[in-house]
Amino acid sequence: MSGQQLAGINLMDVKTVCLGMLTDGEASGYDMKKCFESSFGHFFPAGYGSIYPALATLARNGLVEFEQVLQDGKPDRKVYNITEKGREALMEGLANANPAHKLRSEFLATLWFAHLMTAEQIDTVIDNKLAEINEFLEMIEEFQSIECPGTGQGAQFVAGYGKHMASAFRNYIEENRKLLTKPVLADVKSAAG
Amino acid sequence: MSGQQLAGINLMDVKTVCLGMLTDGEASGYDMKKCFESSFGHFFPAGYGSIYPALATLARNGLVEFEQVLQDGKPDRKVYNITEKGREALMEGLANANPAHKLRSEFLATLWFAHLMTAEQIDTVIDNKLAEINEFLEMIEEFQSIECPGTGQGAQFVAGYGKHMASAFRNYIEENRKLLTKPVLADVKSAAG
DNA sequence: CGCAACATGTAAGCGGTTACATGATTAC
DNA sequence: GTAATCATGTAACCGCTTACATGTTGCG
Repeated sequence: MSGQQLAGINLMDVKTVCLGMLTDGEASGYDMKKCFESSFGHFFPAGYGSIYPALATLARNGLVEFEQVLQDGKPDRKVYNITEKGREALMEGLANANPAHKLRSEFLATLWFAHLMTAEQIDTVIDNKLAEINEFLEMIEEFQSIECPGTGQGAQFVAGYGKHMASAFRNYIEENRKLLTKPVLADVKSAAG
Repeated sequence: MSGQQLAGINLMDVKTVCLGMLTDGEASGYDMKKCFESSFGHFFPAGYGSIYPALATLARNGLVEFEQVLQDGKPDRKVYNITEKGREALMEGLANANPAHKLRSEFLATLWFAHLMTAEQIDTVIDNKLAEINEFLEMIEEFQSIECPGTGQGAQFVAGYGKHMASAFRNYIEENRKLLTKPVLADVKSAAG
């Protein structure tokens, strides 16, 4: 039970990711949100409601510092920088030897019960998901992590993961969707009877 | 804003999944937990702390009925059955044309920052994840959804998904892990200088 | 004229996780 | 004896989501 070593950071949560982003240089919460949207969000989503409170906590605990930057025409920015204490906390976060990789799929849960759905419903659900996947693949093709601290090896590895897995997902769906709408023997019999 | 049509069920949450499981016959919360553990949990995890409250809510709202079954030696069971109202609610849950499919990966978030880690740390994280994947693949091979309402087409589709994607995951990691531990040019230079 | 982009935050709510609480029987 | 299986539940907590709140500049 060593617990909360440095200000409550001991795993990969939104706070830790924000710290990590700051190792590449200063940024505002708004900047980080864009980064979550473009690259990070595909495997680790976060909205303003997570990011701003995370930054506030990090600042309270001295893991980041910020300066208020006044802009003409645009709203003020709070530009954050990571501190030495923050770097240490980040290292603790990265030290977890068993980081989770969790899927929560209402999509698969729905299709598990495909036998309770109409063929039209199933087709719609699948077509929509395929469209999503294709959109994602197009996007990942366009900007390979521009405007993010993402030129490193890790970013490449993760982007490659996204591409590889999305393709595998698409292939699986396309090759196996007929399983779901194919009438079962019992139905054929009762239709004939 | 049609909202909460039948007692608050309009998407694929734990409640809806429990309803779905009951279409295959009566079951207790304990039974359902086993089902979540064996098959469902890989893409839609749930523990007792989710399941029992879910069943209580479903019962309060008349979507399921139960009878207390006294057993000798063993604790009492509450055996649940779905009601007509429950079937309707389930259909509403299944009617969502855009069910989510969400990944939250601390694993990928960690590796994004691989350049801040030692080669040993990276290797450990990856080896552990590979072991997990292999365990999963062995398990999915052994029991293709025994002891679950899972003989249907949907269950087969989902099990196939698990196998296909886990293999793709493993392949990607094995073929690309060297990207992460390979020294970058700058490091080589500074080591030489 | 309206909408998107810029920019930061709060508050309420919701759903899931974890820990706690209980207790008999069976298998090692 | 001690751990696992059977079996159900509550309560606290934690973290993320969503909605709300505010206000300017610039573009179409």
